[in-house]
Parts: sequence; C-alpha cells; structure tokens
Amino acid sequence: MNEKVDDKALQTAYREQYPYQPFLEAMRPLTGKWKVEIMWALAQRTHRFGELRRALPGITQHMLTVQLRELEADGLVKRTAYEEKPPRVEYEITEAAHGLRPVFEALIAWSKQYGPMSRN
Amino acid sequence: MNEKVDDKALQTAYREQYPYQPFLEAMRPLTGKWKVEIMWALAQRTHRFGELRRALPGITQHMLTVQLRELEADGLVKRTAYEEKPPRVEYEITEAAHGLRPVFEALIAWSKQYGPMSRN
DNA sequence: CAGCATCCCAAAAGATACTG
DNA sequence: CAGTATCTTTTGGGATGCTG
Repeated sequence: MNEKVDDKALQTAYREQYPYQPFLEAMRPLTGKWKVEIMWALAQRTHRFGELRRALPGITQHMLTVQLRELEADGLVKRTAYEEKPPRVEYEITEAAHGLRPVFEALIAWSKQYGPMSRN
Repeated sequence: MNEKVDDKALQTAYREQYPYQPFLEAMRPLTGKWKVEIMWALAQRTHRFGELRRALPGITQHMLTVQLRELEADGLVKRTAYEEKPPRVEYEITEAAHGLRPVFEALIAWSKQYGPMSRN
C-alpha cells in the first residue's frame, strides 16, 4: 500500500512546488497553427480582416476566422465591426495581450543565443 | 501590376523588421501535448524512463517515447542508456534547454497577472 | 525496464462554394 | 468585404501486443 510513496511525492512536488498549471494555462490560448503569427501582426498595429489575410500568406479565410474567434474568446484580441457598406472590421490586441511581449522577447533571446535547432 | 505594393511592404516588414521567424523556430520544438511537462519535470532533476512515466499521469508509453525522441533530436534533452540488466535509461535537459527558464518565467508572470482566461 | 510496431481514432486544418 | 457552411484531408495522439 505504500510502495509508491516516492512517486506520489514526486507528483506533489511538480504540481504544488512549481507553477505548473499556470504555465499550461498560459500556453493554451496560443495553441493553433496561426495564432502566434496573428498576435505578432496585431502587435505591430491594428489590421482589417483582409489585411491580416494578406499579411499571413498561406492562411485560409476559414482558418483566419476560426483562430481570430478563439483569440477573441480568450481575451487576447478585440474585434470592432463598423456598420458600413462595404463592411469594415478591425482587429487589435487587448491590454492583456500586450503583457505577452516580454514572453516573446525572452523566447527570441533564447532562440538567438542557441541558434536555430533544425530537427529533420 | 503595382496595386499590391502595400501588401508586399507589409509582409516584408513582418518578416524582416521583426524577429518573426526566430520566434516560430523557437516555439516549434515545444509543440506537442506533453513536451512542456516533460521539460518541466526534467528541469527539476534527471529522470529514468519509468519515473518520467509515473510523473506524468495520463501519458502513454508510446507518447512518452515519441516526444522524448523529438526533444532529443531538437537538442533539448540528453538520453543516456546504461548497459545493464535490466536496462536503465536516464534523461536530463541539456545546457541549451536551461536557457528556456527565463521564457517560462516570463510566461508564468504574465499568466499570474492576467489570471486564468477560461474559454470553455 | 524501456522500448518498438501496428492499428485506430479524434481533432485540427485545408479546400471549396456560397452570402449579407 | 468579411464572413459562414460543408466536406475532405492531415496530423497527433491513444490502445494494444510483442521484445532485447
């Protein structure tokens, strides 16, 4: 009944001693093939839907819509639709999302230091 | 022939002015359901295969193997097999991987500041 | 113990056509 | 212009059985 005490202690250590869950929580809203790129573009300036589409060569209209909706639901992007004809919709990053900059910067710094690690 | 000059300029800006590619390059080796958790565990100390398995409840043997192999190929994890019977294999993070700590910390700091953003 | 080989499934992403 | 609706494809991950 107690041969696995060490394992249990291990698990407790991981989950309680370190900000384990917060890390995973923080990563989740950015998972998706295009989300980081979208955030990157919006971090530069506000974009219209079509601008964003052209700024991300290869993305489909469908995927851009889907991922923007998810980013919006996660509070990282703000969508503003203007009732005009033809319609105009603008996307910008939220205040909360600006806080991600240090993360991006740290990651880039690391990437530069250790160089591109190509797997293939 | 030149109505799209603005778009081209935009793309150039994203890809040349900002460390766009480095960022994506840096993220790639960490994509995979368990990689961050594996790195987290190994950041605490060296683990044997079985220890790692027990430390990550829910992971399958198959996935642990696959993701460890990828992390190894990306130079984030070092694998050492001892020729014993029964066999013993130890995993540890590499020097390069230690540089990721600031990234993790920045992400966690951001996560704490803006709280958990639940989508559901 | 630490795995590899297979087969299978669900989720994510892409292609295409259509619309307020 | 900025989407939505469907359908198909791809990818990642899981289950199971076998082995040096």
